[in-house]
Amino acid sequence: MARTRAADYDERREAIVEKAAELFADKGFEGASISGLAAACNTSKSLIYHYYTSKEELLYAVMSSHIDDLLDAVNNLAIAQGKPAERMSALIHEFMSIYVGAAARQKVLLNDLRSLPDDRRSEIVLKQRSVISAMDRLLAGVQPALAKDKHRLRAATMLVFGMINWTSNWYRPKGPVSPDELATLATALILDGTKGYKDP
Amino acid sequence: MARTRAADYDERREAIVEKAAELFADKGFEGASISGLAAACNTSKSLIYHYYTSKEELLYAVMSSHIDDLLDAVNNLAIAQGKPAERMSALIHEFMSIYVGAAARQKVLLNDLRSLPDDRRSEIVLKQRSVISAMDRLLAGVQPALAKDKHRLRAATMLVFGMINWTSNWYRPKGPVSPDELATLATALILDGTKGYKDP
DNA sequence: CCTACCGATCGGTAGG
DNA sequence: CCTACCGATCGGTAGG
Repeated sequence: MARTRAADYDERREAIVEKAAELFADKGFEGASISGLAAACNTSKSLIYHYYTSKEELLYAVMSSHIDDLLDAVNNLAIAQGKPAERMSALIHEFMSIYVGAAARQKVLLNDLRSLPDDRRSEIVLKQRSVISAMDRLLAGVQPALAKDKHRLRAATMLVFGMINWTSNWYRPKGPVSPDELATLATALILDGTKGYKDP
Repeated sequence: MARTRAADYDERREAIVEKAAELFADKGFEGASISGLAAACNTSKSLIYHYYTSKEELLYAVMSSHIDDLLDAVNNLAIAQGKPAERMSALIHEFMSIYVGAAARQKVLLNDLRSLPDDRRSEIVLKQRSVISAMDRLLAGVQPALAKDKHRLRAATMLVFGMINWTSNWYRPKGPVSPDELATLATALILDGTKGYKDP
């Protein structure tokens, strides 16, 4: 009979990927080493390779669960009720909440996509496009004039993602502005900022 | 008499740093190699080290001239006339123009600061803070209600930088939206988005 | 004795 | 789950 899997297999696997997320976020994927990860986990390189077949596979694990969380948020929103402005507010607040709860993974997702192997990367990119499309539709609902020019709409969507994605680089949730306050500020910028939109 | 410096010394030095900017932007500082840079320049590693003492010094050269360009833009604005809204519009357009004209350097500045040695990094960070402070003051002029809460003001400033900095990750100047159109769209978001601001 | 550059190789460390 | 290693490539420097 085959040996049983260690009782704490899943916990260990999760602990490794979480530490990897922190190291990758801190030093970048290329700047971080498996040796360093092993040391941070108080274990050996071989143990890491027992749980993940390659450094890239670890990177994929860091990103995969996180993009799924973001995708869940937009899918839940798709079936929810409410006015466009309220739905936009809800999504921005939800995104900020996810970003704060998984700051390292969010940073890795934004910075190290190029280090994924092609097939893994295109899988993640596909999911990112779903998230972007959802924001497109939401923004079109908030400001119908924007919906008439899909290139401008997409540009506005990316400016919105810029606001919230860039927070990974400066925002500290324990600082003077709470995540909810920041989300409220960003929502106001988006809603009031698009309100005055006229066809160019 | 000492031999004269090669007539094309400055051109060569500039060509190397420009190629380095492209490689660093593409692969990240840690992911790029001096060997690869030498190959891209059709020359030897030794030639690279003749012009720059270390890989980090090259990174500094990439960032230094670029942050100086950004700083010049805000300093020129400081002595310029005009209403707050017009000054904001002018700065956003000027930033977008600089970003587009030095896309690789801009990307490197945003992504690879952590790889600079401490003293070089703090020099760059100091200049970045000047740029951020200028945006703080500009935003306070546009919406005086924001100026009363410096933490919210700073958060709003960083959201604005998020919009324009994030463009490095998606914007293609040869696409359907011109740099000026994008700057106009971003300016409208900022000006209208802050117009409705009330004390919380 | 300077600057400009080459081919070859250094000591260390990466992922595996 | 560890120690002991590998082929390769890293940033940087030697002699000429």
